Amino acid sequence: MKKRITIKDLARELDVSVSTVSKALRDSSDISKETINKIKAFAKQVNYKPNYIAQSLKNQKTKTIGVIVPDIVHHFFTKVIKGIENHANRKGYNILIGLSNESLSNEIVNMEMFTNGSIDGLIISISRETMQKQNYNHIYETLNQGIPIVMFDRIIDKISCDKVTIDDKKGTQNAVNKLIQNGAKKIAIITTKDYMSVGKLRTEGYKIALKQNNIELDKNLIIEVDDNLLYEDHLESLEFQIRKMFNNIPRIDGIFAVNELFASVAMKIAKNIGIDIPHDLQIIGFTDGILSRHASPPLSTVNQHGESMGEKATTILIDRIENKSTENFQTHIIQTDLILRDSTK
Amino acid sequence: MKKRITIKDLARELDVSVSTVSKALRDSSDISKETINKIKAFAKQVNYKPNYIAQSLKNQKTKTIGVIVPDIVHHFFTKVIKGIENHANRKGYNILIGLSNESLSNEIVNMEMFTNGSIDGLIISISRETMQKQNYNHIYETLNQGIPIVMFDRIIDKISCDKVTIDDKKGTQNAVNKLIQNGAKKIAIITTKDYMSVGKLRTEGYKIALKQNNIELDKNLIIEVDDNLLYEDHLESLEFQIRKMFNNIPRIDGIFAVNELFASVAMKIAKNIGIDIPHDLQIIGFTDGILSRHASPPLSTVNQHGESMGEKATTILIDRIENKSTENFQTHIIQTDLILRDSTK
DNA sequence: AAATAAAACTACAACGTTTTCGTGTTAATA
DNA sequence: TATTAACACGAAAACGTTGTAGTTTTATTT
Repeated sequence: MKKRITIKDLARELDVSVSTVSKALRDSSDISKETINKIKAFAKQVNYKPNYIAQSLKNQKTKTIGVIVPDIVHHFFTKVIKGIENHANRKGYNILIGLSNESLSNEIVNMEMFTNGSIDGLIISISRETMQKQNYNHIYETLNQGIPIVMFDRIIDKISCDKVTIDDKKGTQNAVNKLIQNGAKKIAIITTKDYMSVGKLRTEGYKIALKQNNIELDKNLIIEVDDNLLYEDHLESLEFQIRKMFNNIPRIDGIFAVNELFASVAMKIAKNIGIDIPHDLQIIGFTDGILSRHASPPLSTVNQHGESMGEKATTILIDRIENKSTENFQTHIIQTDLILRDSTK
Repeated sequence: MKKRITIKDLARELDVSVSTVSKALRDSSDISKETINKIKAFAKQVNYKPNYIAQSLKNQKTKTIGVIVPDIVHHFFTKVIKGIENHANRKGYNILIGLSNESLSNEIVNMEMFTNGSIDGLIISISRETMQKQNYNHIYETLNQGIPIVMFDRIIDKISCDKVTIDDKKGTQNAVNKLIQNGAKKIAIITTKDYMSVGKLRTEGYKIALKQNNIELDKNLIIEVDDNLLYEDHLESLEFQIRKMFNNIPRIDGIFAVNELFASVAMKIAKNIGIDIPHDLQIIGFTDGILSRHASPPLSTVNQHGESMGEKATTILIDRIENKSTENFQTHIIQTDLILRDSTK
């Protein structure tokens, strides 16, 4: 275990000053071509690598981006993270990951760890609890410290910072329209309780689509699931509500679900009680993930383009970091598209 | 945008020296109780937060752990990462994530970024390409720099460092035994080409189980899929090989698949050609993920306990970091267990 | 050959901490 | 009362860089 070589070591060996080495390595015009070459050659030879920490301290920037998500065992978030990582890497940034596990206090802890000099900027999708309690102090605080934030997917309108989101309303509208075009008349929506911005927006999209097609809204066809009660295998309450819907309301011929889990559970129950998909019932879910692709029949879905979202968020953030501007926050909207598979006609 | 408060600011305001403040904040016995209280109170009041970067530089440790995985859009890896993050957080560590995307060069780039002073230790599952090319220089190098590494899941025996893995052989054996106990006589395995350690080990487990039960090995029942050809939706080659197997060999009554994707695709094809599951054919896959849980029928699987793996890896790594010992590397083996659902009798 | 300009290099402070080694007080002992 | 020990604090160096403001060397001009 040999210890790391520093600029000081190089300077000593080559019998020049520390400043000369530092400047040579950064191609300063102060230093002659030959000296630069000599120093660089030697540095390479002894495998010198600059210490990022020291650079960070001196330059007051870390070249790392913090990412906080509610959960990482989740197809959509991993897609976004992948997009972030790829783009950040290309730009020479590292990413620090924090998980809130849907809890406000975890989110705060992570944020505090990150904002103590460790990151240049933050990409975040806030936790469910944060949305419910509407406690955004930690966010305002880091913004005040001059750390730029890009929020994605789960967004707070009133916080002024950059945002990247998808067109939930439009995406849902398109999906519901498709069901209607395909002949569905009685379309249910399985959504979440409306403290979640995405659930709310998607429900709105559903209502708009119905209205546009002169279909009367039936409140009984709106199933609101309490996300808090769902955890991994504990889908009982979800299944119960869906079953109840099928029992109470005959001849539902279309279902739109705000995520793929809801869609696939609905499909499973439907098949179970002998409903033929897509003949008697068509289903479209939001979020294209592995579940949809491998369900039988494969589910038609609204594709969120998670990776693009991650990339876009990173682009915006890095621009903000490097240009230090603090105005004209933008909200970038990623369009969805419909992937038609066999759960629709 | 107010700038951060430093120790220097506190010292100036309270009219004491920088050293006094620093010591007071760390409860040094050098400083009187009252001064400590006074300084701490003031620090809290003005919301002083130490700069981690400066601390890192001084202390030569960063309190961050690097994690490099081949892919993050993958249930197993996210489970492990979740385990790592949770445990690391509890211990006051941050995690820096790098994705190799199964490529050696990406792995190297990530590692170099990490080892330039940014991390105290590394948890890694190496990329497919790294395994194929058997090029481990980057790993040896970081080890040489005194940065401890814990390898998980995909492991290189000859590298001496800590390792956490699951008992692939045993897990497979148990699964195949279960199939046999349930009456299966003609059991196929769908595995990967054998440069992947896990594929190889699982295939071995399969062979052992057959031998123990005096079932003769039939080479035609071993389907080796080339992982390189698989990517997201491109499952044609996989499906082709499975279909061919069903066509060529009649009355296969058991399938063990080395991952849940293979298992669920096999099940889909089997159902498609009219095979009744689990009556005529029983299937068990390795890796318990969302696909297995929500397949119809739900798949029986070998549970890898990804989160425990992440936790264990983190425990070992942090111990290594904090106790600086460089001997007695351990290989911790996580036992699997069988989750029986409806794809087995 | 002297004066000046340009080029090449160096010293030093700084980033925000921690820590070693002093130093000045006060209290306890001889 | 003089000596020493314990206590409370501060100066300064250090971690590995970068960048400003010199200083020295070399080349150019008169």
